[in-house]
Amino acid sequence: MSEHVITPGERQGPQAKRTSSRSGKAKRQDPAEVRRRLVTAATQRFASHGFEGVNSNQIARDAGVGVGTFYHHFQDKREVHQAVVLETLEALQNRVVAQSARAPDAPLEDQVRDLVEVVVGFAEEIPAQFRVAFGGDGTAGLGARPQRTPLSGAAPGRAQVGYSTRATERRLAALQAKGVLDPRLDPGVAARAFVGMQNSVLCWWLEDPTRATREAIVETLFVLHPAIAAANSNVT
Amino acid sequence: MSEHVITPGERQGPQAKRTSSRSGKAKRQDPAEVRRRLVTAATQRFASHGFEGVNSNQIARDAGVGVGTFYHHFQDKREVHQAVVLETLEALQNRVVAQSARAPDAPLEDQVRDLVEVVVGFAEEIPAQFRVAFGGDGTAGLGARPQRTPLSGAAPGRAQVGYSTRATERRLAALQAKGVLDPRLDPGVAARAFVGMQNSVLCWWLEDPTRATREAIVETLFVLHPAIAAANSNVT
Amino acid sequence: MSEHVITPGERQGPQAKRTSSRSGKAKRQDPAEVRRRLVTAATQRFASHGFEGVNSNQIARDAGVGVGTFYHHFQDKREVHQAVVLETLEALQNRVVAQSARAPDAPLEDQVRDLVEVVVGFAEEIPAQFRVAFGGDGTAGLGARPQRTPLSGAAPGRAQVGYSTRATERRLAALQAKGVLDPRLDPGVAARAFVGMQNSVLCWWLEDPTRATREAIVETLFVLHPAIAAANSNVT
Amino acid sequence: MSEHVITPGERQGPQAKRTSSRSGKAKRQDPAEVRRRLVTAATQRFASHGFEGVNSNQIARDAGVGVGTFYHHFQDKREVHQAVVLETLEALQNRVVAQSARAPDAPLEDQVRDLVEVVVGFAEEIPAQFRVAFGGDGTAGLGARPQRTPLSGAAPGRAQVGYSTRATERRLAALQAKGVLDPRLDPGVAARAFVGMQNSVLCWWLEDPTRATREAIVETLFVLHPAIAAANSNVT
DNA sequence: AATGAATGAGGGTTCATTCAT
DNA sequence: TATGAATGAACCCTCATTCAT
Repeated sequence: MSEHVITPGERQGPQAKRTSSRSGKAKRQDPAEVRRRLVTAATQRFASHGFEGVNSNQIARDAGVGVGTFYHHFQDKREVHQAVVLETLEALQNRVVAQSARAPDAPLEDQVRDLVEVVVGFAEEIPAQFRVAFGGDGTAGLGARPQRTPLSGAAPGRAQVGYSTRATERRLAALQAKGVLDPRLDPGVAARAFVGMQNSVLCWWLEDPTRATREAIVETLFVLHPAIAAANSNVT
Repeated sequence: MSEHVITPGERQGPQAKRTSSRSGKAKRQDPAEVRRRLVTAATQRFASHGFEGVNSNQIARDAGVGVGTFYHHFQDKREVHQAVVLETLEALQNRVVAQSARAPDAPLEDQVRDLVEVVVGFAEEIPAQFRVAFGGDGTAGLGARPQRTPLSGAAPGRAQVGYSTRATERRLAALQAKGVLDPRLDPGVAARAFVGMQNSVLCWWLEDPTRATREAIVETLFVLHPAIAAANSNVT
Repeated sequence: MSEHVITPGERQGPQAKRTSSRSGKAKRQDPAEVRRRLVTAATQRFASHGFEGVNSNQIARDAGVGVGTFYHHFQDKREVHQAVVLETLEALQNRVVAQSARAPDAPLEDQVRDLVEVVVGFAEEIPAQFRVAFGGDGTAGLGARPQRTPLSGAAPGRAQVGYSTRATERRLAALQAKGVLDPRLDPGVAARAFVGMQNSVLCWWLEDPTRATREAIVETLFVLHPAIAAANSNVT
Repeated sequence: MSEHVITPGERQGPQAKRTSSRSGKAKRQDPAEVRRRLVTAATQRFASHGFEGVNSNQIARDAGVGVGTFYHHFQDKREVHQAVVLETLEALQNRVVAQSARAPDAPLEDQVRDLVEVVVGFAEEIPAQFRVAFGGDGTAGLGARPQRTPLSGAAPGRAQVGYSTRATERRLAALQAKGVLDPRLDPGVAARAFVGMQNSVLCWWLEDPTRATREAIVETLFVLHPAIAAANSNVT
């Protein structure tokens, strides 16, 4: 819907080529490796200074390459941000899917707890990425359009929350269909609520892990997960 | 909704040349009124373009005053943002307090529902302010403050969520003390979770109210409120 | 020194009124006294921040009056600067004249030494004024035109050095006529040289009086004064 | 002399639109050459308008490059000024050293005269640089740095005089050790005095060379040089 | 006379992006 | 492919000055 969502398959990047070395005067470096370094550098910067607070020259410098190289790998600043987000999202997705596959018939409570565990573990492992991808409280991007856009600037990607939300929504809808979830709950809204809560809590916690114990985080997310909080047994 | 929302009843600005060269003409209006216009203009801009997407000259123009006037009333861009946030926060606080006072002995469920109603009603009434104060604001969540600060830029205020969170935390702690809330819940984390969820859901909804019915929003926030979701009866 | 000097870096918003007394409209204050306060405040500011580094609002605030009042007493910023310079010049002139009158027939050496003593004493007494009036090395103002001039800004006054120089020049010419000064010396150039030297040395010393003893300063200025350094006896 | 001295052989600037929207075209010239042009342009501007009277965009335009290019070569306005000063100082230093080496055993009087000749010749050759490096520069002498600094402004460099002074001081101290200079003179103060006098006189003269003959300048500086004026023979 | 809110041209500086090498 | 000098629109903010009160 939103004009900020970039059509997938935007620009396939230069990673197809794998020329290991030679090719003349350039620094014989694996292009994929260069790209990695750029993404990593960008992640750190974005995590600590925000999208607007970072400039492409810095990212390039951190990655040890020239600005031009940056623009060889990404069309613009937005694209690196998107790359960080996408990679993070994909990684999390894989974990979730893997986890789901592990014990498909476990009791609902266990499934939910495991899911929360997976997400919390993921956030702990790569906090910078997590914050970049799910930053703020998940509400971000409401209607904001970063300053330079009218001219040439690029806005960060935000489709991310959309994904998590849709997956959660599907799960909740399925539970409702099975009759184990309060039928008065709107799965779309509940999904949004849970994802927002999760991102909000995790980013806040990652910002300063002494704010709460890991257990408190997990417990809270578990208890407040719609599938638990609005389990049908509650009703009646 | 149009691109640039201008406070209704605005005059079209002072661009008509007054004398030959320089400035310095006083419009001789109530200074407080001028400040109000600035805050209003800023609110609209921030809501639709995010903190970074707005520039002080625009705000001033929208408010029908010169840039200098803007800086006569606020030290920098951050300060107007803060003003919006603070005012909104205070207004919401007042409503919540008023509501709490209305039926201090009502059953917990009613109290929670009323609280949710108050907040949702508030968000509906002044959506722009709400989104500025509680939204990610475009910069948000990308991790941190824009780095410009050392030079001249100014970052938006964020203490806001802090308040709501602390108030909620206190309420939850009280419930726990009374034994009506799952003792395993960390009030601090739970409060953070609820506030994050609330803001997330409301900002998402305000962005496009057709996304869900008002009832679905209220119901969800009610059901997932820690005091309801983790009511001690649940625990057995 | 003055009680009106306010710690720099202040800014208390548009509404902060400081008048201790009650309403009324004008602070019944001796106009001359107000002017004095303005000049004093300006002197301090100029001395510590330079002409361009000071703004009229600050001066007014330091003096405890409104900006408008500042512009009632001076046509523009340049004028206060000029006032400081002029007053200082006049004061010094008076001292010099008084001293000269004291012992009109003293030996040349004594006269020169006394003159130097008077100037050094003057500089010590009101270092801020001295530096404003004779600032830099006396070379200042070469051809520079402070930035805003083309529009409305005002440049600081510089006639000062001119005066001292002309007086010195006249004295040297007289000595030459009497045959006690090396006839090859151009009185104009020599005067310029001495005044430049004097201002340069004194301002440098005032900046940090531990740089040299008072005696060293006096001795140096004495020895290098054209009337001494190029006394005709030297020439044979 | 015209108002804006432009380096001869300049092209009239890059204001012709190149493509539709944004910038980024490389002129592909020798970077060192670009830097030179910037320094030259800055020198002219500083000499005729003073540090505060010049803005970076002007310098860039005069140099035939974009503003960004200016900031690509210098961190801020202050830095170009410093560059001018430093280059000038170094050039003068080289000349002085070369001259000193030429006739190390010449009589003191000849050495001093030659030194003065070198400096005067230098000033005549590149008056603009000389005035920027040794002149009051318009800001100078009003007491101190412009206060803007904390925000974004930049103040001109001034260490320059320091160098000349120290070198002179060393020379005077050596003469004193040899017993050919009045032992009552403080070499530090005397050096400061001479340098101040020299700069003052030369900048005044360069401002309008009809003010005095070259010979008068040289003669005056010679006669008033501490090594001459306070030669020990004087004392008896 | 005194006030201070208002003004807006202007200033210094940034940064996403391009392109010649 | 890699590079980094170059670009200039745009940004935030300052300040000398005016004038209605």
